[in-house]
Formats: sequence, structure tokens, C-alpha cells
Amino acid sequence: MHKGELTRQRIIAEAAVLFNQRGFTGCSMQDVMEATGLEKGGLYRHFTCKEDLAVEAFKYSLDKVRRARFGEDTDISDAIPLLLYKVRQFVRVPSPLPGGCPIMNTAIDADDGNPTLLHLAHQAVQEWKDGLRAIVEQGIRSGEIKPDAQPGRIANLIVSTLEGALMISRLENTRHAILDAEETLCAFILDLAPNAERSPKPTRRELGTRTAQPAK
Amino acid sequence: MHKGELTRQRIIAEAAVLFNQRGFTGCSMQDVMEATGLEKGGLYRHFTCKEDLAVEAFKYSLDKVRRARFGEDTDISDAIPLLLYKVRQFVRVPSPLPGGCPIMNTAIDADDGNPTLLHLAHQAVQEWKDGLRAIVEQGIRSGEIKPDAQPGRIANLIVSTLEGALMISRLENTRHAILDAEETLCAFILDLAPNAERSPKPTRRELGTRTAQPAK
Amino acid sequence: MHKGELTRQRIIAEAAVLFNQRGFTGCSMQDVMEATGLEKGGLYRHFTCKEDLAVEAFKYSLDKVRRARFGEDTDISDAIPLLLYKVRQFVRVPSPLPGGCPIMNTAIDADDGNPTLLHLAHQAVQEWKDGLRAIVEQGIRSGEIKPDAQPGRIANLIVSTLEGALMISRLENTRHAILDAEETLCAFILDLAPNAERSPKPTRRELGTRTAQPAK
Amino acid sequence: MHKGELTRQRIIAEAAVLFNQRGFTGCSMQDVMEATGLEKGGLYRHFTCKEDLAVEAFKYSLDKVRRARFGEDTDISDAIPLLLYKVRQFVRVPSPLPGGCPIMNTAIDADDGNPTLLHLAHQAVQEWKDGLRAIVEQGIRSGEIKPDAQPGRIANLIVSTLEGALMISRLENTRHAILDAEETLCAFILDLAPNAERSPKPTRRELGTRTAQPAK
DNA sequence: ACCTACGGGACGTCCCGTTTAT
DNA sequence: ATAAACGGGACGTCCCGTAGGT
Repeated sequence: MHKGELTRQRIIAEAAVLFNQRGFTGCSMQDVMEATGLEKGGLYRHFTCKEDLAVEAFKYSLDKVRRARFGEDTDISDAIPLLLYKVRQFVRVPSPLPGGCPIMNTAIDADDGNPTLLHLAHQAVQEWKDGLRAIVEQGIRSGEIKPDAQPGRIANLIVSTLEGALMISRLENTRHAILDAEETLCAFILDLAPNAERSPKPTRRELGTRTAQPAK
Repeated sequence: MHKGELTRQRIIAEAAVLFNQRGFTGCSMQDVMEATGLEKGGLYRHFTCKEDLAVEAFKYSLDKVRRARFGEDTDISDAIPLLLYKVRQFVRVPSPLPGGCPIMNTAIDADDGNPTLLHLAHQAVQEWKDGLRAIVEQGIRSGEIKPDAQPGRIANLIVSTLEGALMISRLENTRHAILDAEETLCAFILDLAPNAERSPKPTRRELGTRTAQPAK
Repeated sequence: MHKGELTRQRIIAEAAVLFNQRGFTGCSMQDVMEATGLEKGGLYRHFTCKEDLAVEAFKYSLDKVRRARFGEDTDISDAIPLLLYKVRQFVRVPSPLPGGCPIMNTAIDADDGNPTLLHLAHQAVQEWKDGLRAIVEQGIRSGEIKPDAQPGRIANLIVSTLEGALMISRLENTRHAILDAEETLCAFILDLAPNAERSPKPTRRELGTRTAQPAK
Repeated sequence: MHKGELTRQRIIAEAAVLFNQRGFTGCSMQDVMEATGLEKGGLYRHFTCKEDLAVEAFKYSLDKVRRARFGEDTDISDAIPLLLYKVRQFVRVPSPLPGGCPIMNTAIDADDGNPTLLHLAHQAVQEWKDGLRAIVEQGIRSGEIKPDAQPGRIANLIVSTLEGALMISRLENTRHAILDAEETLCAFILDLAPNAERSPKPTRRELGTRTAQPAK
């Protein structure tokens, strides 16, 4: 890999953090210059404009988040354990880059005025949900999950709850909200089994997470 | 109320929309000028600086959202119906100001660099959650809700899920996510009753949503 | 005088030094920014472009040099004493701004590619010479100076010798050249009197300058 | 001389002109490229950096000027005729490279920020003056020049006056200043003879200038 | 010796938040 | 309340000196 490409990647990595923390308008090329130690000429050789850099940086962030939090590093194949794994992984692994979840940040930051970024965020959510939905569908087909479960709705719920809880957690600067979300989502997922009794009190062992953490 | 105060209120109302849509950095005083038809001098007569205006605008937005969506306009006193009412109200009533939920917007927009706004957003979430928790606690005391329910956790879940679903809904430009969240949350709330059977298949009528969508 | 004009003058004063030291191409707007403590916006509000600033700065420098070194602060009216005074004043007073004589600097710096500045330098030399020539002409009319003296040539000689000596002095970082020039020019001027004997050995008193300063 | 060395010399010769006309900062490697028809890589094969090229170019310019204008191509041995010859030669021969006297140009251009070039210019002036002083000293020893003449001062005067006049001449785009300087310097030199009468009215023939302008 | 890639950095435009004068 | 003035600073273009690869 030649020198220019290395520089380009370095810029993207630095910019990803800054854009994630400060948003597109809130982060200036000057900030990127300072973070990378490059001058203007050094940046604009690799990116045609600020938005171009922001797009690359967002893609990089997405990739990093996906790899770190989306639980794609498992060979679990049964639907319910896989769903549980995915939720727990998302909760357990902290954001791999400072500034919180780039999908949510970008969804809100770019909501007005940056269609390109907005579209990428949308796409990322879509793919995330598609993955979850596919698991549910496969679970239904294999009989692991009761047939009247609604895959799309389940995917929506998981993603919504996790993202919402993440936001609240960041705002409160505690992990309560995200852990509460985990617990509820896991119970919900266990309930998807056809023979599931009333959801009551799954043992800690079943959930496999955290010691008792009563809400504040 | 004298003329100056009226003008001030008008500025705040206009600014609230703009700041909610574009964020603090993304919205300029020039934008506010154009929206209000005032000149810059006219604005600075009423607000010492941009942040001052943003704070007032955010307070205004909060107030509006609270009144419209937080279901405070009811005399329901039983815990579970009240919780259901609050969730449904939040879902049913659209954001009273363009740009989505100002709490979430501000929480993310101000996350880096604007402590004052961030604190206000935090406070708003806190109060929202406090209200929900109080209802649960009262329900436990009155026996409506089973004694092992965790009020804080329930509040966290409701707020997280609603906000998260709102974000997804905005991003996708459909109401699916928010409606799915409603349905799940309502089922969850019904499950809080001490005698609740397994949450199974509540009829549409019971949940009173999606198909049945009674106006406010 | 309002604020903007004060700032403008401050910029000019700072820039005059920098341009005189480093030349037009050798001094960047960034340098001026640092010297003045202003940002780009602050500079370009007052000057349409770099050349505009350079022109104003040069005019300022000229004015300063003229006032300080051109001996215009005297009421001597007799031609020969006046010429002597002018030469001595130029030699005695150091450059009022760092970087040497702005006329010479600009004449050479702007020689290629900056006609505006070049023209100003030319003009300055012209006026300087005109002043000297007028004194000689008046001296001839009044009989102080012998009738066959050539005013234009005398002006040329004085200016050339002083500027050349200044350059040599700067280069050598001693005052020898400029003092030698003074001595010779003063002798030359005394020789202009109709009754002047052979120029030899004007007493120190006559010259009124420096103690013996043999060349290196 | 092999091909590479020829190219190197060609680059130096072209660069000498450009640097002399535009100064170090005012002349870019691109300019040199265009003048030589070489590409950048071709230049950097021969010179480690721009300054290196500028130094070589200046040395080349100096050499050329010395040979052309410093009157070293004579076997005159008597002091006064030799001095006269040197002055006249300097005046008569135009600058062998466009852009004026490289010594003066460099002295002023490099005055801030390029010590190497500045030192070379200084050295060149020193050698020039040393040569003149040696002639005067020899003249004193041989009795051609009156014993109280000050060799250093005379050298200073000649160099200063010639360089200053050259600058004025360039600025005015006429030869007046330099011819006036010649005339005065020649008179001054004739006056150095022990038996010199008052310098009066040397005939044109004696000075051999302006009207009579023999080609080189 | 060519040519392209690389990073530095100057220039100037534009718009922003704020102040001042009216 | 208007309107102009003020200074800050982001953005992007262009070109420069230099380094490598061919």
C-alpha cells in the first residue's frame, strides 16, 4: 500500500472520531488538520470536499461499529441464542469510537441538509434490521420460534430499544438504560420460543449477563 | 404583555423550529432573522447571544412537546391505564414541532460542546422518567402492579424504546418502528399486572392501536 | 476616528515593516495576520487584496521615511546649507522602519511583476530628486551656486550616492559606506559655491559630522 | 564535459536570469522548468534543493558580471587611468544578464531570510572594493595619487555611487543617473592626482563619456 | 530524465456571531 | 428596531518545493 493511501486511511480514522463527536457542521477541516497534523493541501489531495471526507469517515465508523458490536463474529446458528448473542454483544461492547453510536449521531445530525450521509445511516439501519429479521424468519422456519412471531416488528423493536437506550445512557452518563434494555430484550427474545411459559424471571444463568443491577 | 415581550416570544417560537431542525451549529442567526423578518440588531436586543436564544428556544420546545405528547392532560389515575395512555399518547401525537423530538435532537447535537443545552435535555429526560416511575410506584403500592416490578427500569425501558423508535421512524420515514414499539410496550405494561397471564396475543381491541387509532 | 479605521491603520503599520523586510512575495498574509493578531476576515475587510495592502503599506513607509530622513523639518533657506542639511539628515537619521530604505527595497523587489509598487517607488525618487533640483536651481538664481552647475545631475548624484551607500552599509553591517558618502557629498556641495576654492579638506567644523572614520 | 554537466550548466544559466529578475521567492522551480524545458525530476537530479540552485545561479551571475563590467580585461597599470577605466567600463557595459545588477538584487532580496546568498553578495562587494582599494594604495605608493587619499573611502564611494546610480537608472529607465555618476566619479578620480587643480570643467574629451560612447 | 504523487501553505471568498451607531 | 461595520474563521483552489517510481 503506497504512502498516499496510508495517509488517506489515517485521515479517515481521525476524522471519523471528530465527525462522530461533533457532527458534520460542528467539525471543521481545521479540526481535521490539527488532528492529523496535515495542512490543507494534504487533506484536499485525498478528498474533494468536506462532505466527501465525511462520507468516507462515516463508512469507516459504520464498519468499525458493525464489526465490534453487531455480533457477526459468531458461529451460533440457532435463532434464539443468536438473537440473544447479538443483543448482549451490542450492550457489552462499548462504542469502538468516541462520541457514541455513529448511526444515531448521523441520523440526527444529517437529518437536515445532508442527504448523502442520511442515506448511508438509513442503509446501515436497514441492513442491521434485515439481519435480525432473517434470523427470526429462519427461526420460524426451523420451529425454534413460534410461527406467529413478526420478524419485522421484532427487528424494529430490538434496534429501536437498543439505540434509544444508548442515547439515554449517554445522556445520563450511566449504563442503567442500556442494561435495562438488554434485560427486557432478552426476556422478550426468550418468549419467542413456541413453548415459552410466561416470561417470568429467567434465571441470571439463562440471560448470562451482569449481576443484579436494579434500576436506579 | 407589551410589544417587546410579544416579539421575544415570536422569535423564540420561530427559532425553536429552526434549532430543532438544524441543530445549534447548523442554524445561523441569519436563518432566524429571515424566519422572523427581524434584523440582527432586533434579535440581539432580546438575547445576549446565540446560545441564550437557543436555550430559550429549547425550553420552549420542551414545553410544547411535554404538553402535547407526554399525556399530562388526563385524569386517569389507575397506574396501568395511565401508563398505557402515556405510551399511546406519545405515539399517537406527532411531534408538535418540525424536526423530530427536541430532547433527542438536543441530546445528540449538544453532546459535544454545549453543556447548558445538554443539561436541559438531561433534565427533561429525568423528569419524564420520574413521572413514569412515580406511576409504577404508585401502582405497586395500590396493588395494581406486581410488587417485584422495577419502577426505574420500567421507566428506562419506556423512554428508551419510544425515543429509539422515534429515531428509526424518522430515518425510515414510516411509522412502523414507532407503532411496533407501542405495541410491545403496551403488552409489556399489561404484563405488569399481578394476575397477568402470559402476555399472549392481546387482541387489537385490547391494545387499541394501529387499526384503531382514535383521535386525541 | 472610528474603530475600523484604527484597525486599518494598525494593519498598515505592521504590514509596512513586514513588507519592507521581506518583500511582497516574501511576506504572506498569514505573516500579517500573526503580526496584527487579526484573522483573515479582519484583514480582508480593510483591503481588497494583498497588493492593495502592500500599496498602502508602502505609502505609509514612504511617508515615514520622508518625514524622518528627508530633512523637511527645517527653515534653512540658503541653498548650500540646505543641501548640506538634507544630506546630513539622511545619513544621521536611521531608517525609521526595520528592513532598510523602502524606496530601494521596493524598487528592486517590485522590479519584476508589480507595476503599481514600482511606480510608487519611482514617483518617490522623482519627488526626492525634484526637491533637491529645486534647491540647486534656486541657489543658482540667487547666486549662491555657480551658474554652470547642473541641477538635475546634482540631484541624481546625491540620491544615487546616498542610496548606494545605504545598500553597501546594510550589506556590510557598518556605517562606513554611508559616512564616506556623506563626507564626499558634502565636499561636493561646498564646491558648488561660485567662489569655492579647490575642494580640499573642509574642516570637520564645516562638515559638522562624525569624528575621523577612516575606511576599514 | 559530459552531457549531465552540460545540462547542469544550462540550468544554471537559465536560472541565473530568472532569479536575478524575480528574486528567490519570486521565481519558482516551475519557472525554471519552463525556461529549461526540463521536468522537475530533471532539475532535482542536479540540485538538492531550490536554494542550492539559487546559490549556483548567483555564483554564475557574479562571475558573468565581474568579467563583463569590472574592467579586469586591461593591462593599464597606472592607478588613475585604471580607476577611470574601471568606472567607465562599469558604466559603459550593460548588465550581462537581464534584471540588473545581481549583487544589489541579491543584497536586497536575500536581506531577510537567506544568509547563504547574502554572504555571497557581501563577499562579492568586498572583493570589488578590495580591488579598487588596492589600486589606490598602489597609486599612493607610486606617487600618482596624493598621499592623503583614503583608499577605503574611495573604494566605498565608487561602489556606492555606481550601484546607487544603477538602481536609479533602472527605476527611471534612463541612463541619466548612471552617466551622471560616471562623470562625477571621473572628476573625483582625476582630483586624486597630487597636482590636481580644482576639478574644473573637464572637457568631454577628457571624460570620454556620454557624447563619446565607444563600444566595448 | 520524465512524470506523477505528495504534502505545505498562501490567497481570497463567504458567511457567521457580535457590536455600534442611528 | 434597522442597518452597517467589525473581526473570526471555515472552505476550497491553486501552486509550490520535494520525493519516488519508471
